[in-house]
Formats: sequence, C-alpha cells, structure tokens
Amino acid sequence: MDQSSANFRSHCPINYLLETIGDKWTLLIVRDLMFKGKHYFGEFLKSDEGISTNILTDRLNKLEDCGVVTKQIDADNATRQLYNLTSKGQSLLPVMLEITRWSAQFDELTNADKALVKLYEKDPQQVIEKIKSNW
Amino acid sequence: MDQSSANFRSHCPINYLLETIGDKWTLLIVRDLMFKGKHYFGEFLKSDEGISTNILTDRLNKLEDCGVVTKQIDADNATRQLYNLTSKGQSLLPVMLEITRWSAQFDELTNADKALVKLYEKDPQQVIEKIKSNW
DNA sequence: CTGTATCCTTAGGGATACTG
DNA sequence: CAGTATCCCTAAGGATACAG
Repeated sequence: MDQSSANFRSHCPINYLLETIGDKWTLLIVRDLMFKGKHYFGEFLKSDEGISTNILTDRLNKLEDCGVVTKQIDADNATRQLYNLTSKGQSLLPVMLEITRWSAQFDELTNADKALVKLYEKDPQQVIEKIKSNW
Repeated sequence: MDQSSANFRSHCPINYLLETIGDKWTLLIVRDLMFKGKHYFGEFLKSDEGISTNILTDRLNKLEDCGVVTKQIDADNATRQLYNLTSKGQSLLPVMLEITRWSAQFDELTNADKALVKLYEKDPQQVIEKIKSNW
C-alpha cells in the first residue's frame, strides 16, 4: 500500500512524522539500521527493548510501505531478507542525532552514546560522515 | 509522579524520547507551544488534528510530570491555567526543526512551513533566535 | 532461523456528560 | 470557557503456535 498523507489528521510536518513512523517501536528499528549495523530480522529481535515477532513483522512492512526501508532477498542466505535504509530513511539521521543529544541531557547513557554525543557537539559533520560511511 | 527512566525498556536515548513524549499526540502540543504561540487549553483544542478533551488533559499532565511543560494559574483569568515550555521543553527545538525539515521533503506544507524550512536551511541560527524570541 | 497468523488482554482514545 | 470523569469501542501488542 502506498502511504500518502492524504487522509492524515492534518498537513503538518510534525504530524507527518507522527503518523508515518511515530509509534513506540518503529524508530527503534531505524536506530538499529542507522547506528548498530543491523540488517536482519533476528538482529532486530535481539535489541534490549524486546519487540515481539508479530510487531516486528508489522513495522518492517510499514517502514517499507512508507519508503523508509527496503527489503531484498539476502544474497548469502535466500531464506531471509536483507533490510536497508532508503535515502528517505537515511535522511532521518539529523533527527536521530538531535533526539540523542536531547535525551542525553536527561537519561543515563552508555559510554558509546556518551562518546557519540560529545563528538557530535564538537564536530557534527564528522559524526555524520562517520555514520554514513557504514551504510 | 516523578518520571524517571528507571523502569524503561532500555537505556537508549531514542527510547527515552519514545517513552516520555513518543505517542501520537504529545509532540503536537509541544509544537503548539513552540511555534504557534499557544498557551491555553482551549487553544490546543482548536488545532487541526482534533484532540479530545480527556486526551489533552492527560497529555498536559504527563508533560508536566516529565518536566517539559509548566502549569500556572493565569494571572489575567484565574479560572484557567497558563502552559509554558520548561528549558527541557525548549531544548526540543532542534529536534522539532529537524523533524520539520525531514517531513518537508515528503509532505505538502503550508506556506508558513515552507518559509520556515527554507530559512532554516539557509540560516539555522537565525530561525532559532527568532523562535526563541517569542518565548 | 525467518517470518506469519491467531488468540486474547490491555491501553489508547473518541464521544460526551458533567463540574466549577 | 477550563478541565475532569465515565462509557465504551477499537487498536496495540504480548505470548505463542505455526509454516517454510
């Protein structure tokens, strides 16, 4: 199904994000693709938040529907799919980094996240390039 | 109730935002406070998305609980509360601007939002100063 | 292991009545 | 008008069985 914003509650950019990827799970999958180098169903399943299999299937499909993620047969193992961010998904990077920076003020972070935020505040472009180089 | 992240699903900055203000309504209230100059219950009610009164009450209380919004008796009219962003709420500005910029690529925007995004991409600091000057 | 489907409980939230 | 409370229905999602 094509995800147009035609029947959204409003035409508002904040609302657009909320209605496409604004639930309690979707952005965690984006995070795993963007920062953790994950690409497979089983890898997403293993994340700390404990997503269940039916929800994961549903969100991966919705992410594909709204053009944030691609799905393709994995070349090395035809029984599974390889998930990747589209350019639309990749362009969420500044949003994700600003969310990280905001939360860092109030949440306990892992050392890896602390280092990320510190470097991002010092030299945002370097962080962006570094992350992009892993895609 | 104090909103600590102690019993969250994980310690992850993305998850922190999702569990504190990551539902389908909360960020719209933040938007109204941040960009639309709204400060009162009835003003939030009038937004295009059509939030209902019970949900609005609930979200305003949760925003207060997690330290994003303050509530105080309105000096001009003691029958209502005046809502404002705290510094924690104000520091969501870069997140909100990046969300707006992302959605602008895919959603139809109002002329006002188009102008905001255009100016933000040209001179982010100017946009930030301008918005802050309204707080 | 990669997903999908089903069952069932709970949380989200719309409509609306109600109080100050 | 500002805000709360209740009623009730639907969507979200956990557990888990199942198929390839």
